[in-house]
Amino acid sequence: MGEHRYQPQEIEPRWQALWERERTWEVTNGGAAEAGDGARGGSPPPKSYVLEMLPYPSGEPHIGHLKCYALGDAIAHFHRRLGRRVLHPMGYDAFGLPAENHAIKTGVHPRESTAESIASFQRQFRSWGISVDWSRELATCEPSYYRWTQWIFLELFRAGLAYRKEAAVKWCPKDQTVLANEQVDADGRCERCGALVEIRQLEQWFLRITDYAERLLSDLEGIEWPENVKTMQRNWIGRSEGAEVIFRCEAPAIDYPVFTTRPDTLFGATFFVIAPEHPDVMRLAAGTDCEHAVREYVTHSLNETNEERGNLEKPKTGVPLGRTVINPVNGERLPMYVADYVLMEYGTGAIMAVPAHDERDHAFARAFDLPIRRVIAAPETQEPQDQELPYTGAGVLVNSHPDFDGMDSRAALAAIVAWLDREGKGHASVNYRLRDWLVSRQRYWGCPIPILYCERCGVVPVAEEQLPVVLPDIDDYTPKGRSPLAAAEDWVNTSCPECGGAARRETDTMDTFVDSSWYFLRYCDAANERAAWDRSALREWMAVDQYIGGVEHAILHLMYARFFCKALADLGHLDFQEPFQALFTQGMVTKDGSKMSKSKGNVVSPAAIVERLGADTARCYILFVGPPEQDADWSDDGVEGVHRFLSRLWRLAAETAEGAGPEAGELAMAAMPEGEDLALARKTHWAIDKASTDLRRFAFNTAIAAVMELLNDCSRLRDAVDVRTLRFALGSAASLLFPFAPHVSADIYERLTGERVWEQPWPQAEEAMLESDVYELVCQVNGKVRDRVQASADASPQTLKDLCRAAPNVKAHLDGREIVKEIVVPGKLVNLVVR
RNA sequence: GCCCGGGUGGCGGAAUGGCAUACGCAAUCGACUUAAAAUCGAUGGCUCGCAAGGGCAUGUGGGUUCGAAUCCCACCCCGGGCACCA
Repeated sequence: MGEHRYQPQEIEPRWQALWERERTWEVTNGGAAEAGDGARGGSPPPKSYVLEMLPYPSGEPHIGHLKCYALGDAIAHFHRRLGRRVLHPMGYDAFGLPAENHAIKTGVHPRESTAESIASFQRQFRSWGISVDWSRELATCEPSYYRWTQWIFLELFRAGLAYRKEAAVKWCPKDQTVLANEQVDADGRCERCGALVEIRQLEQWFLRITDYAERLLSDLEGIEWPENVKTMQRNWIGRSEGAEVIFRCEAPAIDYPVFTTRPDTLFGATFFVIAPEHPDVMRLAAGTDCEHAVREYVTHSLNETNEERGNLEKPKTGVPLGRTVINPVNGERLPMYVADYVLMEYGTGAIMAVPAHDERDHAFARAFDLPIRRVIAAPETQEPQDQELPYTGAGVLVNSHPDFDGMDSRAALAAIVAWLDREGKGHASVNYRLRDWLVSRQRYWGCPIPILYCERCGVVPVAEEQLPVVLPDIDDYTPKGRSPLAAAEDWVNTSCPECGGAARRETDTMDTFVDSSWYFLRYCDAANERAAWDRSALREWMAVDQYIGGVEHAILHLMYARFFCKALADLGHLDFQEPFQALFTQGMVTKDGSKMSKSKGNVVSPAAIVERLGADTARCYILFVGPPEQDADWSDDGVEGVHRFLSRLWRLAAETAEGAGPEAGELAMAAMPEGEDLALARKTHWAIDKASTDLRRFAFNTAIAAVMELLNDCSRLRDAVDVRTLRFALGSAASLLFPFAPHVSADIYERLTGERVWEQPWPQAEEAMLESDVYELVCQVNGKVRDRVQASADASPQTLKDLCRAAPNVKAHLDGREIVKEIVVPGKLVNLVVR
């Protein structure tokens, strides 16, 4: 039967055309009721919103995209066949720097290169057969989308959650733009281009995410996310409990609050430090002997890069300010210093220094020969000579005050805070590491910030009916330290909606993370021209039931999207707090153990694989290669192996369908299978059970392996079983494989049954078929396997012991020795313990 | 430095207290073929043995258990996140 050859190039476009023509994967809003009226008659089917992170369209899709969407599509299909109405949309995160940098080099408008890339993504996603509801497709760079990004910005602005502030900001000299803290890597380099980041003082737009720190932290409890992602978010939010304590400077008379997590060490404070960026630094130093030295030090630190300043190896530096503050607990005068190890952005920009119990303060005290006073004694388990300083653990208070000495440091902490509170010198306080989100970008290819500056009225929001503020076309994208939009004079100059006078537009654009912080809401009501969404649409679909994406977005995107939902819920636009109920983070795809990159020349093109072997092979392979949450190394031989598997499956099914003749219809095994028929029927039910369990736990690799095992048995038994049994086994294999390899599975299923596999419910394993009446009993002596014997499923423990003892190789190992214990695990093994 | 992952055949991996190495790749042998490719069949950790069978193997060393890749303690190595956050 040589004419049966698996030809994905023929099969795949045929099924894709059918799905496209019939709009198979589209779902309507408000459609739950209709869908429920049908055969079931009862309650409407539950919804499921399955979403993969939207791609950034740059060039062509790569293997990582294939993995992400193959994974999400498997889940979407699985949910559909479990009877849920599945929303599975697609869009493009289409604003951003790469398109703009490309424009600077080539002069091609970012809109054009982006559109070209989107077209390529669209073509490839279709060629992969991803089951997307294309009626909801969007791109964030379209005015019909960013109009509502601007609307959200204005909502945040009116609520005081978007504000303008002059700040020391991270500036990338190469990309000529401000960066968010999150976009600067550990070495103080621009995440995107790798240039060393500088600090500049500029007026910028911020979103007040810090208002939501506590809720962003506590609401992590209720969502099903990987623990490592939750931990990363917790660390990023960085909640610290402690106290704010006021230190008074008498000349000039100013109160300086500091934040400390260790108010129990207050009596050990021996000096006081403020950050070089602190606005009072020069005022404090003015007129003292130190003025000149302070000015030099501050200038030097402000010019230092993050990398230099953040270097922990570097010895502590600083200079005295020539002033003192008073320690509120004991009235001592502490000398003030300015030092760059204190950060302006955290706490109050000033600290009390306790060198005996803080490593950084200790290093500074040693460098400047300042007194070090122990006020916490380590627990007595340690010998006094071992109690080196600094000691940062808990212990017993010493050298402090008669009221507190001898107390446990944790109890003393509370007592001292209570005392400070009563005296009006401090209070309990919580600090977060999280900073407000800087969203201004001095770049062209982004969403315009819908704000005007009027000489008379000041900062004025663009009137809602004038949205969108459309991004104008310009000729020169080259960054010059201000937004390229500033050159579009006709666009910049406008009139004030309040007084009618002359006004200028904001020329900065928004960080692209703003665009992607709400796209999942828009999908629910993508065609709405009157509003960003209708609340009933969100009620129908949100929250996302399963979100899928790379772990590289664990902090930024996922935190911002959560913040947007909370803020929009507070403003009355949403009814829920958390956008993503469950999250799955997929691992990278590498080649020869390292990240694919053009410079290494190890890029695997999905298009080439699809063309040569078909989308089903590519999708199956990427899921078969290993657990999807782990990194996977691409192997050209491995992908051939999966192709062989699909070929064998298709070929055997095609031959079986032909042999089975016109008899089609519902899949069923023979009523009372016996012998090899029973064995194959059992194997089929085993595979159904295994694949179903594995799909629920995202173990796609073992689910596919189970179908491979089933096919191996089909091949082995093809001539020994009834054709109905074989048809049932192969049809089930296709049904189980459909979420991973939809085209070939649909083709096989149709050949065998005449039915559309995606319209069939997910197969159910029959409990009775999962159990066998005999099994192989493992016989152990002293925990070592010595033999295996046939045992019947209902044998008593005593029978099993006897069987085991009678096994030939067990006998040999007993050899007259005394049995001291017998362990029986029915269905598995017997272990005889001998002496 | 702190916090997460991970370490199993030649390779990707399977097994979460009970038959270690499922499934796949690569390899070797055989069938078909003038030949090759494709396909089909067989073999399958290391080691001793003709064989039956034995011994040793899940990063290292201890422990718990009738029984440990799996649980506990200590350590080594690899990957990721955070890092002067008071």
